[in-house]
Amino acid sequence: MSPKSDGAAVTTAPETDVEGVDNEAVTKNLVFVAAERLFALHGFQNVSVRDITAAAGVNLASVNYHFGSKDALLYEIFRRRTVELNRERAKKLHEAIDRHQGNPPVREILAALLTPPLKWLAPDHERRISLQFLIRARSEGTDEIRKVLQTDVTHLRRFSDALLKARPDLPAEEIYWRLHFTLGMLHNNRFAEFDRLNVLSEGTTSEADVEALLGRMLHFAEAGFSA
Amino acid sequence: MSPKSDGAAVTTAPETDVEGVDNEAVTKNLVFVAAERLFALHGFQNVSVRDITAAAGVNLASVNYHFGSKDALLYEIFRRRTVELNRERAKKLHEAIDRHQGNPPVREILAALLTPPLKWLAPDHERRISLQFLIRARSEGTDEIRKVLQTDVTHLRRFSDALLKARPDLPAEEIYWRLHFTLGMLHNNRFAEFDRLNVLSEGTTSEADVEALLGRMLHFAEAGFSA
DNA sequence: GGGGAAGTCTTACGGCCGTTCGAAATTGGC
DNA sequence: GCCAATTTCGAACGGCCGTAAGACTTCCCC
Repeated sequence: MSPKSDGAAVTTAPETDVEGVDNEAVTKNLVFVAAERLFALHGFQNVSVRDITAAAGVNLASVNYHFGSKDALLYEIFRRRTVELNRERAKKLHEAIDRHQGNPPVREILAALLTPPLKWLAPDHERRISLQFLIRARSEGTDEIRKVLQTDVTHLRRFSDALLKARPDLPAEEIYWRLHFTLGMLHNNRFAEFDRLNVLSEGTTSEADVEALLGRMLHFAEAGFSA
Repeated sequence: MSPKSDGAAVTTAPETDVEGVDNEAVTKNLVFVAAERLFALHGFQNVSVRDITAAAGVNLASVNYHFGSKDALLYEIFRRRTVELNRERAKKLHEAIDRHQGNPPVREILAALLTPPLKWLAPDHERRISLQFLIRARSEGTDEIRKVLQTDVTHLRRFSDALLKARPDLPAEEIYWRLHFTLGMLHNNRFAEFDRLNVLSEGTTSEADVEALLGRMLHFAEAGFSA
């Protein structure tokens, strides 16, 4: 019937698809986007399939038809966004490697790791909600997601290898721990934590300026690595 | 009949004794401990009241009789452990303040913040599971818990005030951000993240040595603050 | 030892959940 | 314009959930 509840310009005409191509997967895409947003805002367990399909304006059965199950939907969002984010990171890392004859300094390695997710965090960025989703999925996801996070460290190894080469004077163990600390700083960038920080600082802090935030994080982490 | 003997007035009376005294609240305690463990290991939403009462070896109705509801049970665990942890932190902070005539250095302030939770993290520590619970409750808790975390920053303000005094040369905004980063490092100490770190480092890292971990974290964070 | 409060037990209610099924509608190829 | 495949739809099923009601047991005080 009337899928979208937007109530604006509902032409009874052929109703051409939004993008102009690939109209077959329009429903699947609506589900994907709505689910990502709701999962990011309220968590996986607190969002029902009915919530998702209602927000997407599609039929209840769409999730199981297009994705198989609610778990599989979560996993597909997680996979796509993870690949997307890690691709940006790897690209930046290789650029830094090329720029420095195979041995970039610590700051550039950390910048390759942190810049993509922080760019996503910008208030008007298309992937802002995706980053919140990924942070949540890391701790609230299914067993399968947790297994992938623990097992597949190939992406992270690129960065630990680069750091080991940049700081051959440090014990490898120390490098791994400091990378762990840096990732902790990153994963703490949730909406709720920003709210708390804003209350504490009485509004003087602003996470909207992601450039400044990136600079602060890089400064802090680089100092930690240089110690 | 009216089990809602709310803990506003009679809190923290009996706790440690499990068998010694003819304690009326032995069942309540069994539920408390079992729930804390299961929540910490599997998350709030993934643990049912039936799971809790089965693990505790008590009747299904015990949760609602002694705590009012499942949400209230979570909240009571959260409150007690938070108070416990923050009391230890505040004690250490005041000791540092007394030791340094009201103006302790950054490292001692951070030590007061990080030492108690890291002590809890020791493999044989009684509160090991409590710390995992608190980390989880921070992001997976109920709306009420999240509201408390965002609103009640009085505990955290003690530390930000001390840091502001220790580094008057830094803009206040910078202090708040660096405190935020440090807390991110701390909250990343979940079992799952340790597993991932161990895979990445091929077993060379060990979170069992909490003294070493505390040293590493303090070193890293202090360097970040000194930058 | 009787009475009443406190605690424990069994049982079940109402509700929301993820998933499925068969029918209806739409689409694409010829 | 017809057929077959794909997609959407309404409806419902079985299940687990949190919670409550009411009967039963324990224990302490008078």
